[in-house]
Amino acid sequence: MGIADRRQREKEQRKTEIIDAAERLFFSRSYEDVSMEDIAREVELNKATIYLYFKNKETLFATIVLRGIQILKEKYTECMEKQVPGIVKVALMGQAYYQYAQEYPDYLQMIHFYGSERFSKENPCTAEIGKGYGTCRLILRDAIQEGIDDGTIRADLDPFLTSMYLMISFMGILSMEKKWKLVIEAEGFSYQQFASEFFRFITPAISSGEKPHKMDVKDFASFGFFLTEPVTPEKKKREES
Amino acid sequence: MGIADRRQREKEQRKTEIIDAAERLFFSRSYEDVSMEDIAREVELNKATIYLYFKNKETLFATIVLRGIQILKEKYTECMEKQVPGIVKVALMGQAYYQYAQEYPDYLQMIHFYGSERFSKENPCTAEIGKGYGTCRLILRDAIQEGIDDGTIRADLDPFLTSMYLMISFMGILSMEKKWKLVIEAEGFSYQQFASEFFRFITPAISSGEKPHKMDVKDFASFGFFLTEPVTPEKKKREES
DNA sequence: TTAATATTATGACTGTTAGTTATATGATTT
DNA sequence: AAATCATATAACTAACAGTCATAATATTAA
Repeated sequence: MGIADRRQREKEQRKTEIIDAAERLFFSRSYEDVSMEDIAREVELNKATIYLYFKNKETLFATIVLRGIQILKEKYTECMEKQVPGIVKVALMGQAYYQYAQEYPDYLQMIHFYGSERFSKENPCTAEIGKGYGTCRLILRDAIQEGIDDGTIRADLDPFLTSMYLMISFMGILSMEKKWKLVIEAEGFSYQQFASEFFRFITPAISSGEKPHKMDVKDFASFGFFLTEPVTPEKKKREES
Repeated sequence: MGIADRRQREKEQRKTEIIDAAERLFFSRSYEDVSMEDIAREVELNKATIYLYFKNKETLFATIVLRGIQILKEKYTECMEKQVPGIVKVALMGQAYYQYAQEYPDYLQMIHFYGSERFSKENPCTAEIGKGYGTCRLILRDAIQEGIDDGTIRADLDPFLTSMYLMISFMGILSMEKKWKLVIEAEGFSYQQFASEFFRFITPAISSGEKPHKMDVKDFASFGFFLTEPVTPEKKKREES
């Protein structure tokens, strides 16, 4: 079956070429501003050929979104493998979200775009994307459960609900730089401050109040957490005037 | 100027008729699934006539979004006028967001859709929508400042940053029923539980730890806050099995 | 009353794009 | 060398946002 094998490989390769070309374009322009013709031109194929490899534009877009989700999943898994208290894992996952947004802003933008309507729920890719995202949330939930067990996280929280609250907040706050940057900087804060202050804000909602295990953002630093900057002088200065 | 006046009124009325027709359609179908032809048919005018009243489809959509924002602004203003501690105002605003999402799910969906990309930043409506949303956030910020001043809210929080964190969280958590309902119910929770548990989760992040003023979600109830349900038996039951 | 003018409405049009189809090209098998 | 199969393409359709020349209607001026 050497020949069939080779053909299969070639087919996969063609598919990857198309995805790569589409990715380049979707990274630089919006969904509506990239036509199938554009993608065909970029990969040097006829438009109709693309339809041999992808059912439609949506599916092609979703395939790229899936790539992005995969990377996020790996980042979360890494956090989970660390030998640190539960609450630190949670903080590191939040930080991972932030880092992901810095490293892969284009994937993130596509993920958000995909999440917000207009994409058919029937598309099998949609289910897979939902599953990928769900996996990330499950990892976070497990970290929360660990934190409850080791006493670093409030015992009166439900791990599922809390994982939802945090995922949604992380998503909105740590990864929408493009959307909020101007407002934030108009108030004299950098985006990184905006992100790090969020952890100082949210920690009491998660942290167990019990003395023996109670942890603060500053305690996370020794485990690789670096989003701990205090409010800068610039802001303070602005307030005084 | 009686005649010019009447004509002006008639023009406004036509415009409103068009908006109403478009609203009916956008409430029942997605942006892409409503064509200008559809709207024209609904309002019994020619498509070209609509373009005499609205620059393009985007502007017409944005005009409806603005209606929705206006209502939200009124709800927030009402909360601000109550004579209650700052932290309770904040909780009531969160609850207002939840109620708004229940009462006007269609407006909310359109607001979200408008917020997520693809709409030109140059459109004057976009600026106005941003301003309307900004006003809501400023109201929340003032409530936070009041809470800091009256000792019910953590003094180490910046009112601007905190208002951003809360607005974004409210938005994501209290108003995306459509998006999360299935996941939540699959875990045995109702959407209302999901919302009310969020307040129990987030309160320690806001509430001042100081004894004299420290408040709990249960303390909010006497001020008209009703999102205080505990986790239901159904969930507990599920966990036992 | 009627002619000139301004406003509002429309049918027919253009340009663009997602997706389809009938046909062609080229490799693989018989 | 013929038959078969997979891959590629040019030409097409259908739908839709937005435009424009023209028509209908109301207002003003003579």
